[in-house]
Amino acid sequence: MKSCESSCADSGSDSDSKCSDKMENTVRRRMAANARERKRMQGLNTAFDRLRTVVPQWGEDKKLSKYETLQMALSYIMALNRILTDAQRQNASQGPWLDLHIEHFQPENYHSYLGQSSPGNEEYGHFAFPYQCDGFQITN
DNA sequence: TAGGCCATCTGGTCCT
DNA sequence: AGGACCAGATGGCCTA
Repeated sequence: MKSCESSCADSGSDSDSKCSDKMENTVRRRMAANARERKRMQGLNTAFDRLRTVVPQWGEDKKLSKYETLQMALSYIMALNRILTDAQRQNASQGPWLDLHIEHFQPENYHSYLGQSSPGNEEYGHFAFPYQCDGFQITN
């Protein structure tokens, strides 16, 4: 925009219509870029909303911020990974202690795992979700 | 009213 | 050249 204005001012031989066409084109491209950026951010927000649906929430009404969503997703993945690791270790040594089915990890079911301690590991719940908040509560 | 969060605009950079 | 991505700036809205 600014460059166009200055170039138009500099080039005395340029006709006004040529300059206005140039500026018009610049404005049109800027508006198109803005629209693309809006659409891109909307896609990003849609992805955040989908992530929120599969991540533990603070409460019923409290919506996680983007930052909180990412932190919670990280903690949640680590917790699930810990569950799988413990299960594999147990299965190898003593046989299955946790019968894993994929449906257990649906959003309506995973809360029960979050409060579950692995055998002989009292601080499991704290380890699983290092990203804590006063408002956070595990729903049953 | 201050602070947090968010949407939008904008210019720069990289890639195709 | 044009699109995608990114980060900074800005202003609006909401809450403690």
